[in-house]
Amino acid sequence: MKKNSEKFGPSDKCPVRTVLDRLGDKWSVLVILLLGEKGSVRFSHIQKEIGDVSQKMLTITLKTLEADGIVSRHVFAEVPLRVEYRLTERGETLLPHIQQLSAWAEQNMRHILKDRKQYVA
Amino acid sequence: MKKNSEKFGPSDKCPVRTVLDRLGDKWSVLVILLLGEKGSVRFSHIQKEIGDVSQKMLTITLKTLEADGIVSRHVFAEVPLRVEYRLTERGETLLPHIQQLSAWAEQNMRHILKDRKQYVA
DNA sequence: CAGGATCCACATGGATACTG
DNA sequence: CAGTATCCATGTGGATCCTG
Repeated sequence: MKKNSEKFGPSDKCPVRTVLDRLGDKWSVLVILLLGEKGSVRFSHIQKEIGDVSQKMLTITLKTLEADGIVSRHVFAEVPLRVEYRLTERGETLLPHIQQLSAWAEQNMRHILKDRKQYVA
Repeated sequence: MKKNSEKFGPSDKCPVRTVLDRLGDKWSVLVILLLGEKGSVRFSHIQKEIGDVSQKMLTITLKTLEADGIVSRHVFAEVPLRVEYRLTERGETLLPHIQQLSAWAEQNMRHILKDRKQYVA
């Protein structure tokens, strides 16, 4: 049993923070879900599917996920250039958890949005 | 079967975005995990456990979670004032998913941090 | 096509002082 | 104790232009 002071507490070695903070950005979760569903997807296709992500942010998101070993990048030396992304094995182990969270969100969103409107500060 | 354009796509009714974006902030996940573990916890105790969250941000986080019906607020008219927070039923249904994600993070953090360091842009 | 480089707007979040 | 209010620093992310 760990001490509580380690489980939460000042950021340093807290795994929830160091790892999950990354997933808290605007696009990572979407990308992981998309790759989990589509398999190997090229840059432009990801961008079209998501619809409103800028090139810059998609690039950053993919690089960060790649740095964390969650997605892998595959370059095809064609003309025009083609680059595809897919989940790594580590990414595949993360996927079901993201999917469950997504499913929960889908099931509860209507009630939550309703509560959110009725809530008075 | 839904169209893909609805599952991801421009934010409007995407449940992942509207609901999970909130959990993507800096403190919500920590608070949910803490309440899930401790049950009913008072404001100052949450702040001490987390360690480096400001009053302002903890207040905002708790209010947002309350507005979404994930935590409930209970005031005890004592002197000095005591306010306790706990997960609602909805919050309890969310908890296991967060815990699994947290467990995944804990299991993988070492390798991820290692990869992160070795990654060259 | 995939992305690098800038510049810039805004939202998030911290520090501090004050209140019921 | 549990907030509220304000000011301010920074990070995140968008728009635009340019390159291999």
